[in-house]
Amino acid sequence: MSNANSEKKWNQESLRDFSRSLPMALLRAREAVMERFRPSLRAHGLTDQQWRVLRALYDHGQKDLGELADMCCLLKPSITRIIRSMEKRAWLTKRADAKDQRRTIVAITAEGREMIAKVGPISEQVYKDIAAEFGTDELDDLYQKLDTLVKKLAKQ
Amino acid sequence: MSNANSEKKWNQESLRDFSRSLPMALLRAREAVMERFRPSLRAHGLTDQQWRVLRALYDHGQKDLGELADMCCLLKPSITRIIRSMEKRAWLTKRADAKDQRRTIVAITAEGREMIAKVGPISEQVYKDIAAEFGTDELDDLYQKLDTLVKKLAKQ
DNA sequence: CAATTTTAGTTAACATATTAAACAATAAAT
DNA sequence: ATTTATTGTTTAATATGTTAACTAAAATTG
Repeated sequence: MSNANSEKKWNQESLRDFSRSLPMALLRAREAVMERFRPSLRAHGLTDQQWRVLRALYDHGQKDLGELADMCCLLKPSITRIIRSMEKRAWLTKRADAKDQRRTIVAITAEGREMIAKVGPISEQVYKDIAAEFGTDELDDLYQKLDTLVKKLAKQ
Repeated sequence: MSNANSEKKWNQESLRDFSRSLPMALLRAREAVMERFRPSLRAHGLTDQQWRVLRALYDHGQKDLGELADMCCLLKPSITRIIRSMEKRAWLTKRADAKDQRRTIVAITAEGREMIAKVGPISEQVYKDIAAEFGTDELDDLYQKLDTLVKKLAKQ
């Protein structure tokens, strides 16, 4: 009934149902979670990616573009533009590394920290709500499984 | 040492480490998984999103744009463009719903099925590799937890 | 039945994703 | 020391993400 007009051609090794696709399951879960976080980000004029960059810099003080891109799951061309727009809004500053002029070092500003101070508490509350709904132990276990998955896949 | 110049302003309720952000954990896991699937998709001229649409149509035969967007985690404006480009490549056809002229119904073509037949077996092999590395039971449990998370968050 | 509201989809404008190519600074190799 | 290769970043081009405004058809309501 859910397969009204399909004529699967390679039945000996059929493709798993789309609903059992691991990338889809991870994407759906992320979307469900982000749905809770986005309103406060948008209300403060932040995109998902800008918030990631801000948080990474908040934790690590300053970083070069390459490391920042890796930490935030952003590609180089994306982070170039994102950093440029965030610099215009004075959330961070850019400078060349004195020891290696190829490298660009980015640092969070006081204004950037202010954004964190405004949005951070709201995000923490959302996080607590999610933990309460899903269960703290379940959540810890999910983190652990996701970490393990990444580590095992990264090795090969 | 990882916090060289941070001056956290609201210490009573500090923001969790970026590394313990649930959205980031889900994003990182998805990226790690997609890294395995992307090469064959790209080798066949498919973007991630086009592959999602193709798989959804393969499973369900035909769907209207709205349902398809929901199933594939795509927004309406995105799916409008994606469907247009896929129609040009003859992987699917578009027509208005006779009973409701607002609705657009999309159906996979023989060419679309051929793409599935080419890429599907490679994806299944990648999936088996991942299951072998991560563990089948662990993977089942991860699916279950992700599903539960989505269901619990969707309710509120 | 006419006016209104709701729904499905598109367009527009800007932000990000992705790949390839260009570029400049550095490191490595004669 | 000059050439060569490598590294970090940016530009360019195209695809998708995101929000808001818009169109047309259907459902609602008075």
